[in-house]
Amino acid sequence: MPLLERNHLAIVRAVAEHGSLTAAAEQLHLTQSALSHTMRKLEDQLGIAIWHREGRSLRPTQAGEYLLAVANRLIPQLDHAEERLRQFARGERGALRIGMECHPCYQWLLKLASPYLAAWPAVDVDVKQKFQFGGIGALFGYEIDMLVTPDPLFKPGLHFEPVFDYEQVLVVGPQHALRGADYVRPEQLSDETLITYPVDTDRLDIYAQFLTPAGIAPRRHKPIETTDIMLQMVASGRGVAALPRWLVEEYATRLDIAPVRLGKNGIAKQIFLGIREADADIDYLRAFVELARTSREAEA
Amino acid sequence: MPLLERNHLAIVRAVAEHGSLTAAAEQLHLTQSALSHTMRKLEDQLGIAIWHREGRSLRPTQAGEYLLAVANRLIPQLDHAEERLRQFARGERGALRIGMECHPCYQWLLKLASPYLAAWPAVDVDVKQKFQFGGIGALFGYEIDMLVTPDPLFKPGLHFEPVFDYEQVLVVGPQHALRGADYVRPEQLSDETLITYPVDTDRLDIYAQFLTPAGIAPRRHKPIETTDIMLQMVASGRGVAALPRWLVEEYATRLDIAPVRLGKNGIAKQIFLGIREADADIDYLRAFVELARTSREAEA
DNA sequence: TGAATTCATGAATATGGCTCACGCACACCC
DNA sequence: GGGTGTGCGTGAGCCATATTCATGAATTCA
Repeated sequence: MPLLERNHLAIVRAVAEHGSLTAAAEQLHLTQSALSHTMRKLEDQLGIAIWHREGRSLRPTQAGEYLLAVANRLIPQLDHAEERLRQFARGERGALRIGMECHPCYQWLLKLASPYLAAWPAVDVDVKQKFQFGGIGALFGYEIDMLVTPDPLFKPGLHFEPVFDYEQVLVVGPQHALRGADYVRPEQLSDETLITYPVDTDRLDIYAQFLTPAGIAPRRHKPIETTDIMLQMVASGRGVAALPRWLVEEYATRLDIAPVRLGKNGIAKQIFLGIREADADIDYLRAFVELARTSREAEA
Repeated sequence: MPLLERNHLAIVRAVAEHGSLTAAAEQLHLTQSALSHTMRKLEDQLGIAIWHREGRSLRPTQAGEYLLAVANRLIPQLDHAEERLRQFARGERGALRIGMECHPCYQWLLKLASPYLAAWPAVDVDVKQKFQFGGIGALFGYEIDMLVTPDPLFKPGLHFEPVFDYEQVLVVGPQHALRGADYVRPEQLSDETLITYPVDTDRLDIYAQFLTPAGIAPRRHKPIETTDIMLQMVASGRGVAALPRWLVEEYATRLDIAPVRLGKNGIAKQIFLGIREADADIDYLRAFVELARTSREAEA
């Protein structure tokens, strides 16, 4: 006979969030007394304390911490399932929750978003970019339904497909010495200011595949959040950056910037789309993959 | 206000399993009427049918299939959480659910099991070998707490650690021509009967790393489940097999078998232990990794 | 066609969740 | 130090609702 119910999880979660039974009760549209009763009953039935009662404050015990972790994992899934069923009922097709693991991925997605939204008006697209356990974890944990990543994983349970090829290039401003060069060697960046997105350097291709193997570091490293600002910095001669060639070419009509190949052979990259195999026959999901694939072939 | 409750999931699951409300009711210790009411109420509130009612049989609708998938994913996790809390209460430390992705992994685990069980009498060890979504999926999906695999995955959310190095060798029987040879070349197996565990050939190292690259196939391929029988077959001259060297040497005291290196350089393998990063501070889990690591160092 | 099985339905029932009212413990503050 | 505010615990009682009971309708099978 099951005794751990959804409300228990919800209470634990709400208390952890608000710090008190009273505040949690308000969020759940119940009285403080109700929560007190249900928690005590659960503790009695399990035979273990979920909360340390010290004075008038509640702190989770070890068991409470565990229960909280379970709640934080399962409640969102229940919520999503419910929402999805309601959408089914309304004739809507559901939500496509896309996870992003890299900035170029995001730029690429924007190009696909509008044709997709037009073709599937009943599908809500949602984009997430931060994952506690990484993109793969989010996919397995049903936080997202599709992962856009440069770093695929061919394993049972998941299906990855390449959808976009591009070249990662250096971007330089109007008066830069390297402008027009055939390509750039790592040493030539040792006196530069390098502008990148604010992520670990080992996740940046220009480091992992270009600078680090050569044992070179730029003179300065400046993290910038947004692509627009990054490129305006480059255009005004404050530094150089590394971005996909197609992206640079798009911006080149508005800003005075130019691409330069990284190394003699350039840095070739691919973007992959990953989905759960269990979802492989959901039509609107499949359609997205299909759209991505055909747009790739159109480029080639 | 949440409306999707545990009992709904349990009912959907039980009906799918037993095929009828009546049978499901028995399993859940409820009446058929209770289930009928609950399901109808849920359908009313969601505004969508979960079941096709055809005559006196129930078949899940599309929404029903979806709900069933959710139930099959979440109910086991709730059950496990409950069980884990009860163990907490009893002063037991919980369960260590280990997943295996390869046969040598299993053999290796057996050597560690008894010292671990002795050191942690309060921890139940459970071993699983089949996963719907692969070992990684099982780890992310909280079906298991630790994965033993030759195929690690260094990603956020997971932590892998090498715990065992071994050499994969060919095993031959008493009168075999290759016995005592320095090493064997792929061509020399083209006339042999090769005995392996019953898994895909591309998951077998002797194929993936030895025969297939050379374009060679053995004359016959015979799948056998258990190591004991496999080696008795080898000892009686019915074929050859590929196994870890240490395993062959252990059996060699009882059976007349001998190892032969595969290729000039041999096939080197590693076994890894993977856990969720979120679990990294659970002491009895950590202890297992520690035990595995020290036993590795003892060998070296 | 009748017997057996299965699900649906409405009314009755009872289990258990929730609220109310109150008491207690602690913190803060004049 | 004694108010005062705030938060949790507890018991009683109410009431919602999950469950059962009794029954009917539909289907399958002999």
